[in-house]
Amino acid sequence: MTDLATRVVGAEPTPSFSPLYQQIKGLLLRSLQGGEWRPGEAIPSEMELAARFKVSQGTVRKAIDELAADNLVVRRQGKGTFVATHAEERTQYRFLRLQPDDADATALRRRLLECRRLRAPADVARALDLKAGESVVLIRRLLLQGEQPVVLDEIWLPAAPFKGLSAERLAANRGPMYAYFEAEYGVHMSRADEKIRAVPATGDGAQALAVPEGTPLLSVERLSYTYGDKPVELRRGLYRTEAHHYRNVLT
Amino acid sequence: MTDLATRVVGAEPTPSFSPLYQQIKGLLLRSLQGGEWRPGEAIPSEMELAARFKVSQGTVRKAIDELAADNLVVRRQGKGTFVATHAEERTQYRFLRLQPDDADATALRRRLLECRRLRAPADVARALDLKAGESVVLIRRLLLQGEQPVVLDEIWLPAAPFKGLSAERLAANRGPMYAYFEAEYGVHMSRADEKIRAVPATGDGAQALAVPEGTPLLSVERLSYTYGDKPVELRRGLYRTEAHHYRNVLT
DNA sequence: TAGTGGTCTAGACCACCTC
DNA sequence: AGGTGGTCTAGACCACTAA
Repeated sequence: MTDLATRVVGAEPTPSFSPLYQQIKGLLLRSLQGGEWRPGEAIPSEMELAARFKVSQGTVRKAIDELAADNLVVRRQGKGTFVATHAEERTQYRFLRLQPDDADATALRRRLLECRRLRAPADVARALDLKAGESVVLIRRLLLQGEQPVVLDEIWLPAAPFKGLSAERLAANRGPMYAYFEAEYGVHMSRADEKIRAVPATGDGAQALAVPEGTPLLSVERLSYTYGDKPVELRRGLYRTEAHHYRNVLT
Repeated sequence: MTDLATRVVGAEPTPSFSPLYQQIKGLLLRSLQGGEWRPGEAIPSEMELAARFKVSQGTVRKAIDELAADNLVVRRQGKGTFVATHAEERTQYRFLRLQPDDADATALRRRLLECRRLRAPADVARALDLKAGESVVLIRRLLLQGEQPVVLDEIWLPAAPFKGLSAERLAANRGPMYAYFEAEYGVHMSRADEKIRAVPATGDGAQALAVPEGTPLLSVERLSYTYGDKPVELRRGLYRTEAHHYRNVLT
């Protein structure tokens, strides 16, 4: 069999050897980024991909194994391999690590506060890799446990890929917000980074969360990325932690 | 080749099939728990293990792959596979997710406050899976950035496996505390769970961290496990987040 | 029954480390 | 030179799904 590795390495000025399956993974990633297969769709079978790339099925398998480990695809025995999607997930809030202290607490409800367009402040522009002053969408919303507000979110999105996003359309959507972004704008969030601090409640935040000024709150700044490590969402959350905690597993 | 899977399945009342490599992984886990190979030591080569378990080298490889993914074992090409250890790690604080906002900040220094034995309070006993009133060791310490206190830790350990632990011996140790626990008591921390909240500084905590009462702090409760999901350490930390943040990667 | 992913094997060769 | 893990292949068979 022709060695794809050799061919690709040969084309590079610096060899920088990488195993065949890594190169296959890279090709599959490109197809995912390019939208050849959309979230929820099946990608070709391992045998088909092996034929396409002229490698053995085992090599394709190892490439797909890594994509599955990164949560970019989902394998289903007997059916095929599918592009990961937020649409068919059991969890309403994919990246929310906040949990009720009582396991039997009711699910969180959403309340949209506002959704408007504005010019990106410098810090937001920097985080989203935009030019200062480019148009962004700002969404503010509450998550409530019963009548009790628990989370105040401020969501910043670049306006360009999210053209036409409005309070009305957001309010009409039932499922996860990330599923909506996927279906409506073709933007899939695959990974996120969070920075967490303890801060005192102030002004608007204190009022929206119905706590006295100065109450300690978790400040969670989340930057979400789509395929190719492109940042596409900056989310600033304030969490009340009297009856909830942020849970993290360290390995 | 004889099918180990069939043999094992045959012995079970409920078949509950599990693939061969999972069974091999289980056997390797048992050896790790039993201390057949100590942290830092090499485990037998893939070929040797394949011969011992009467399976192919590829099957052993897949079992070891999973152990490596769980950070229980480290592979080194050309040398062998080694039991994970905290002794030879670049990071002083293996599970500490707190980072300085400025990347170029100096490393954290430790200051031991106390180390004493006492009867386990009910909540600590429950977390560590002990009977109420069993003997535990309590360590309190500070982490400082320059002269500025940043973290106040309260560390609870079951007294039995940590016999002879004292302030003097702790103070004499230079490297990571987890490396010391490994070398001295043969206890390796492999995994941990954290619950994070925002709380106001009070009393002792405020004083130790040199902040006014009521200052918002991160409260981080960490339960660490050794092989076999046995809890062996409860750590309650208070983090100042004026110049630091807790960083988390979501996938 | 046919197609998919999942497991297991056996063997070849490569990259890296040590002696 | 010899041993280790890392890659790649080819083929067999199993488990699950759907028509």
